[in-house]
Amino acid sequence: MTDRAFYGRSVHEVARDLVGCVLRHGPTAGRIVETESYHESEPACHAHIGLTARTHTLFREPGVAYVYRSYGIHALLNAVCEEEGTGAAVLIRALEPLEGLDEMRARRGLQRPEDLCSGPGKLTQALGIGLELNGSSLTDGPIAVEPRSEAPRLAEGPRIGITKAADLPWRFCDADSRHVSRPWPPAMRRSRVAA
DNA sequence: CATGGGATTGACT
DNA sequence: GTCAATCCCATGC
Repeated sequence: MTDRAFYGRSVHEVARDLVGCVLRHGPTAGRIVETESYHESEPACHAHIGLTARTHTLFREPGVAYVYRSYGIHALLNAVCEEEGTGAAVLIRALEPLEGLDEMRARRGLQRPEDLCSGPGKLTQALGIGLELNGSSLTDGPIAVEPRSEAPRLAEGPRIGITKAADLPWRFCDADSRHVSRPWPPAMRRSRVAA
C-alpha cells in the first residue's frame, strides 16, 4: 500500500512512479501501464479555474481519489497529489488486468484482456469504481495502490483527448505493455514487445 | 435560468 | 475516418 508521502510530491514524479504499481478494488486488480499528470497551473486541469464544488477534491490532501463523470457517461479516476491546497492529480488511463478477470468481463461485456482496462473510462467500469468513491482514500480506503517491485521502461508523449495545453508531454506509458490506450505514443509505434 | 462543452467510448462508413 | 450518447457544472444573460 502506498502512503500519503508518496503522493505529496511533484505530480509529474508521482505519475511516473505510478506506472508499474498495482491498482486494486475488491476482487479486481490490474497493473497501471499508463498515466497523465495535471496541475492547476495549466488550463487542461480542472483545478485551473479554482476552488468550486466540482474541483474541491483536487485541492484536498495528497492520496485522495478524485473521481468525476466525463462526457456524461464515464467515471475517471485520479490520484490527488502535492500539498493540500494545491490542485494537482494523476489520471489513471490504463491497466493490465491481473485479478478478477471474469468479474471485469461481466462488467464490460467483453472477453479480450487487452480490451478490459485500456482506457480511463474502461478501467473504472471493469473495477467497479464509481462516483461514490470520489474523495475516498487511496492509502486507507476501498481503492488500494500497491508499490511496484521494479520500474518499467517508460514511453512519454503529449496528453491525449484534450483541447487545452495539448502540447505538454505529461503522458507516461509502460513502453513494453500492449494494454496502453490508443493512440499509442509515437515512441511505441515502431517495434512492439510482448507485455 | 438556459446553454454548451468535456481528461470517452463504441458503433458505424 | 465520423458521430451520437448523456450529464454535471461553469458561464453568461
